[in-house]
Amino acid sequence: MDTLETRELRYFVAVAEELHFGRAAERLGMAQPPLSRAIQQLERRLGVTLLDRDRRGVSLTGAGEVLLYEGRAALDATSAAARRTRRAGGVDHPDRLVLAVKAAGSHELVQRLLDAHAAQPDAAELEVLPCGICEQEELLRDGRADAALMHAPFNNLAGFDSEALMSEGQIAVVPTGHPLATRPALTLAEVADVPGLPIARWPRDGVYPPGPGPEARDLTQLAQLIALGRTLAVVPDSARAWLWADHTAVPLTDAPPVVTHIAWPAHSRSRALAALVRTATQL
Amino acid sequence: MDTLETRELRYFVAVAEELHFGRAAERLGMAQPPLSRAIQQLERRLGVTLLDRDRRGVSLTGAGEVLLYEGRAALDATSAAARRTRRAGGVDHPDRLVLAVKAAGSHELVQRLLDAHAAQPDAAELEVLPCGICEQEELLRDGRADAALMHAPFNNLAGFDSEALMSEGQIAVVPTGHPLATRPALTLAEVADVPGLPIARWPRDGVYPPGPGPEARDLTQLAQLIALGRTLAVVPDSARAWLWADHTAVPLTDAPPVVTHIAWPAHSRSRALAALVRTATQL
DNA sequence: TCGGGTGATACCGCCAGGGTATGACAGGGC
DNA sequence: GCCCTGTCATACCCTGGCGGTATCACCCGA
Repeated sequence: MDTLETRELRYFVAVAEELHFGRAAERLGMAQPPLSRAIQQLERRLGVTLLDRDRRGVSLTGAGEVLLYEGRAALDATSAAARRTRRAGGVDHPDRLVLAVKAAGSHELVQRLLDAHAAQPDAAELEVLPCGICEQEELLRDGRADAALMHAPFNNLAGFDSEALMSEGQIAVVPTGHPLATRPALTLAEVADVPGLPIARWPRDGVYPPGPGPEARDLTQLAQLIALGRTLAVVPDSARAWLWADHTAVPLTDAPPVVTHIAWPAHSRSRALAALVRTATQL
Repeated sequence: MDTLETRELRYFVAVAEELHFGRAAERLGMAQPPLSRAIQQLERRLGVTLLDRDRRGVSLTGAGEVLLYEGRAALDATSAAARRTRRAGGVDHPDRLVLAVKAAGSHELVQRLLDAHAAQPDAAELEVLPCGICEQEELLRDGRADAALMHAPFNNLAGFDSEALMSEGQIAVVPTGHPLATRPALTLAEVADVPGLPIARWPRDGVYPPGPGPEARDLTQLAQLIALGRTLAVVPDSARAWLWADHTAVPLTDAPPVVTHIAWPAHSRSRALAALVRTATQL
């Protein structure tokens, strides 16, 4: 049983994502024929059909979907190996940690963590890597970050080690001037089906959940959509920090609490990371 | 930043494990010079020294240890991708699950799980893969198994999704005829330092914990050591099933409970696996 | 019917990766 | 001190695999 080469996985993932040999080849910086041949060889070696080439396009078979998912994980693990090795032996301080923090997250908790960490006598250098709404998991998996602040249940903690740091309620952010903005408190049921004000959606595990609300890629988009009176958002209490003048926050009485965790790759054996986690849990 | 090739990782892991270029080359089925060159190229590309070649042997640098650990994880992920893809598209039934079960585990729970699973109307084919004392984690990681029964705190559940299935106390297994065998119950403190009867040790995460007791690789070795009066063992209550006539079980009043989990690779999206887990949790 | 677009095939050239032979160097036995 | 042994590095060659170009086969829509 011969093992898959990284190159083959890269090629297949590109084709599976593009569903088009020409575009995939372009993305890979190569010509289309060798790419076609490489995929055929891969299918032969695995003894499995990965792609259905009907007329009018390419589509994934069941096995192809499995390989897309597992192959991405393997490629992430491979680049994590390279990155972490480089960092471990780099000229810069080997005790250097990268903490991925959602740019929209609570500034206050991060500040307290940074201060407490810096106060440690033998603190490792700590770099903060701001990231998008649900990007932390990818950063941890492919080694660009050593730890991340995640927010259950929005982030998926499966596959990582983690410790809970704090818990908070949620609020509804509605356009100032909307009738709901005058209410002292709301329930999830009350904000679920407001005519003309559907709940905004943002990516979870890379895809947007279904629903009528508009899609927001980052916080600025979301804030603008709210200010324009197009949507309302359900967000953690600490999000009050970034509210605009055109936003009004209304507490939700029955929303599930949002738990902020510090998460890191499972089985990590770094002493510097262990120290950071200890500091975080003692905040 | 060019990506590492599977081949390079295989080569490095072989050298790092053997700490000897010649033996590693033999294991890889190749000659030593190209292996030396490949490792040099790898070090150049990473910009990091991985191995210290002093006279009289090769040793790992810090970066080398990181790459050994991360590289193994990446290789596991790669072979898992190949295995799961083959299985997903294989000629055999695609809805086929492999469950890793410690050969020394409770037969009764496994039997109940198998029966309940078989009773499901659309049950996937379920293969039981017996394995050694702490082998489940490796089997899950490299794709040879889809799920495993694990026993916290003996197995490390980090990096997997899991659900607890049952909890049980622990017993001390002592040679029949030993003074302790007459006691109705014992505490951990009482069995910790019995003169002439040290507690047996078995591998955890691949290495034996330190201690005076003899090392046991599998259950038969352990059972024999106890029967010979050379050691005592602290094991879950369900281990009564495999006791010999020369063994006596004594309940431990203060041992931490052993929790049996069903565990599976994080983020798995297989419907067949989800059904198995549901069945297991409803036992 | 023809042109555009897709993936597959044919064929070629190059170089990366592997093999063999040998070197450099340290340690141990006598 | 000498030589032998064991180890990894270097030098050199050669082959096969990978990628490139040109082209085909096929399906569509105009």
